[in-house]
Amino acid sequence: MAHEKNPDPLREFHPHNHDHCVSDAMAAAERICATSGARLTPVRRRVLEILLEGHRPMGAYDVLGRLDEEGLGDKPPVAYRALGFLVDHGLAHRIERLNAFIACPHPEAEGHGAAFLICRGCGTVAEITATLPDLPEGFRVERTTVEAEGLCAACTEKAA
Amino acid sequence: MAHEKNPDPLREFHPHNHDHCVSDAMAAAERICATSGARLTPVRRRVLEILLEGHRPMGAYDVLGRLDEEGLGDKPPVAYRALGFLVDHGLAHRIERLNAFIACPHPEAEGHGAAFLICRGCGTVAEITATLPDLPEGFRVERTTVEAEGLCAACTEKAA
DNA sequence: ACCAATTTTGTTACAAGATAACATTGCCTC
DNA sequence: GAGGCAATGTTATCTTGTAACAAAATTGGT
Repeated sequence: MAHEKNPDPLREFHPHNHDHCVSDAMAAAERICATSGARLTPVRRRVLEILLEGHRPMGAYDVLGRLDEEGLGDKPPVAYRALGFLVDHGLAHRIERLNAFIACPHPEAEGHGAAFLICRGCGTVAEITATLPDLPEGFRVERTTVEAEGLCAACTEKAA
Repeated sequence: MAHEKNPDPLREFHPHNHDHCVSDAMAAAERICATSGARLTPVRRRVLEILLEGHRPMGAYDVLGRLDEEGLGDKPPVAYRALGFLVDHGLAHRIERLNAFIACPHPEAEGHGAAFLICRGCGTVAEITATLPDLPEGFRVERTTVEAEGLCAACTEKAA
C-alpha cells in the first residue's frame, strides 16, 4: 500500500481539519515503526501526539511541560530522548532557527529534502519538499537544513 | 570599484593564504561601514578579526573568552551585541546548526543566498552561494537558512 | 521459564547559549 | 553646552541541552 499523494504544502496556513492530520500521521508512525522494528513506546507516542496536536513548533521544554501535566516525566532528558527518537525516525523535525520541534505531517514521503516556511507573524510553520540545487562536488552531503522565514499570505495582508 | 570575483567556494577546505582572507575581509568591512554609516567600533572590529582569524565557526562564548583575554569585556552581552551587529551588516553569519558564528569571507558579494557546507569531520565550514529553488507562492520569504552537513573530500578519504 | 544482552527509562547535576533591563558613557548636532 | 541617540557596562536571570550513571523493561536464545 502506497502512501497518499502529498496534499497542498501550504495547507498549514489555511483552516483545515487538523484531526485528520493527527490521526493520519499517527497511523503512519505506527506503520513506520512496525516496519522498521523501532519501538513507539508510550512516552514517544504521546510526544508525537503532543507535537501533532500543537500543530506548530514546540520547544523541548514546552513538550516537557505537557508530559509533566500528564505524569509522564518532568526531567529534560525525558523530552529530549523522545524528541530525538522521533527526529531520528523521520516522525518529527527540528527547526533550527527556533530551537523547536514539529511533527512531520507525512512521514512516509520523506528522506529527501524537507524545507520549512516559517511565518514570523503567526508562528505557523509549513513543511515543503524542496530539492536543493547542485552543491559543489567534493563534499558529501548527509543532511540539509533549509528554512525560510517570512510572512504567510494572511499575515502579509494584515501587515498592509 | 566592484568587488573581486568570488574565488573557489571550497577554498576553505584547502590550504590557502589565510592572511589574505583576513585583510581582504577587514578592508571590505571598513568600506561597507563607511558607506552605510555603520560604526565599526573597536570591539566590533576586534570581534570580526577574531572570527576571521579563527577561520571557523566560533560560539559566542569562545569569542567572549578572547575578548576577555584582551581586556575588551567579559559579559555575554558584549559578545552578543558585537556579533549581532556583524550579522546585521552581513559581515558575519550565524550557523544555526552549530549555535555559532563565522565571518563572511566576501561581504560585498552578499545579500542573496548564502549557504553553508559543514564538515562534521574537521569542523570546517565553507560559505557558498546557492539559489533556493522556487518556493511556493503565497509566502513572502525574507531570510533563508541553508546548511548542509556532511564530509569534505579530505575527511571522506580519511574515513575510507 | 530463565538468563544474558540490549534498550529504555529515571534521576542528578550541570554545561552552554542567550537576553531583559537598566545605568552609564561617549558622540554628534544644534 | 544641552539635548538626543548610539554604544557600552553590568546584573541577574532565563532558556536550551547534555553527561553520566542507576534501575527497570524488553528481547532473544536455549
